[in-house]
Amino acid sequence: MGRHSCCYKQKLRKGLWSPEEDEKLLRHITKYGHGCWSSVPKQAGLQRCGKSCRLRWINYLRPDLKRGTFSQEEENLIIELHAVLGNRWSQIAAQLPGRTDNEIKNLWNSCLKKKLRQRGIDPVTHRLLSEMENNIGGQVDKDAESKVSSVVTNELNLLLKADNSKPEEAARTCSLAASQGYEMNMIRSSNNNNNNVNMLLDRFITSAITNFQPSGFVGQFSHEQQLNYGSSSSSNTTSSSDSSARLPVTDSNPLAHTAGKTFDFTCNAIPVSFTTTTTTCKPWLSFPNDTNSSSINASRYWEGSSGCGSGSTLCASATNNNNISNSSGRSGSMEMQSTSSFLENTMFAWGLAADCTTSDRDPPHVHLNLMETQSQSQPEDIKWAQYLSNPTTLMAASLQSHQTSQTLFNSPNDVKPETHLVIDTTCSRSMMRPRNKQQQGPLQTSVIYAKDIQRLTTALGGHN
DNA sequence: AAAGCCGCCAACCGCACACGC
DNA sequence: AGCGTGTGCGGTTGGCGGCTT
Repeated sequence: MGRHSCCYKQKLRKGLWSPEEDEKLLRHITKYGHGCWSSVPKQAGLQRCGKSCRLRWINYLRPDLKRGTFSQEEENLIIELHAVLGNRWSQIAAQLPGRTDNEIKNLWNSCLKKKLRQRGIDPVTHRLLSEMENNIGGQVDKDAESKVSSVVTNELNLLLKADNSKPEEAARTCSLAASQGYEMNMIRSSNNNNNNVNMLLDRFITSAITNFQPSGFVGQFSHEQQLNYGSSSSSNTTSSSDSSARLPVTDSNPLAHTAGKTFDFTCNAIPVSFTTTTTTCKPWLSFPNDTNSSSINASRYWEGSSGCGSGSTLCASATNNNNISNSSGRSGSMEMQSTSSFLENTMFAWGLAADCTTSDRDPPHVHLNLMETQSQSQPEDIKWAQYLSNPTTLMAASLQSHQTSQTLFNSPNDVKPETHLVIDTTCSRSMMRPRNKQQQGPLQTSVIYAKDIQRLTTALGGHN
């Protein structure tokens, strides 16, 4: 509903606020708090609607607001954050204490966009304008296969470089990645408030989906591809933070051609080798000096979904001996391959190998459930390990899926609440758009939607 | 000095979503 | 399930003030 019901009433003031009105509102909220905004104007003696009062408070009267012009550091941060977050002003504002989303939005529209254009940077994609011109209507890369390896490695290393404790650094890293032509584009907020890492993680996920396209990939998708985020509605999880990501399973999976590749990177100074295979379709992580592959004590929750609607979900859970218990009667099998003492120590396990058999009428998708078991008490370095192993596994989930030959869709019914982002392959480069939303321009490759974040944040119980 | 133009920014508008009934 | 209400968000508008002609 667009307009608050009280706005239909007569005699409500609009336009600029007078000092007297400000005083009334400030005094009321200071004394009683705002509570229900719709009742604020009446209680405060204002001829305004609650919505207007709320806006005035948030954007002007709030005591913690920082006034004055933006510093150069703030401007730089906004630019960097915009490269990562797009027009998610509230998310950007959250990284700038004392600044409101409205303020930042105005600054962006009136000043920063112009500055970027003057520097030859497209304010939407944050890429060089000259580079974008070259890419219009073109193929992504003629030598995609060789490019993939370095891209993945670079991406992972960028993730590792980002300092979790410094939003600016994380933003810089993302910005750097964006400037190198990587797509990004999702932020996840979860219970641990580890937003920067989540942001990077999601950026990586999206990057994996959208960038690692073999040459000639454009146009191969004949079906809607979806990348869904959301919390699982499964009742058999005991986790406090249960986020999930569903990656598209398709024979034209953009990552399929990377099968057989090995990606090397380091995780907390531990060399990690990420290998994909074509024969078993079981992506997995391997660690040097793995001495304890059989005893994994951390509680795990693995879930695969056949995605056939009506909430029929193939769920599998694993205990320390990696036994699988299938919680549904549907056909399908899951197999775990998580062989690392490192993972054990992190109390957080990622990894997936799934083999869902389906019929044409019953298309599967991989439903990778990511579970955090002891987020409250983990030291920072261990948390890092969680997140760093996460993107690899997510990518692995996507990689392993390429073997499925059927045309695949996600069921809109099996996981709720959920966030849908549709990878639109009709453009020269992939981009993401929300369902039921007007499509953005064809060059807008870093489009982000706060609604998705909002839903996701809610779904994950975030605090933003 | 006056008119026109332009940029900034506060506020409004419309939409989506959560929630309660 | 459907509806009404409340909240939050991003896009857009319009008034004001400064600058230019």
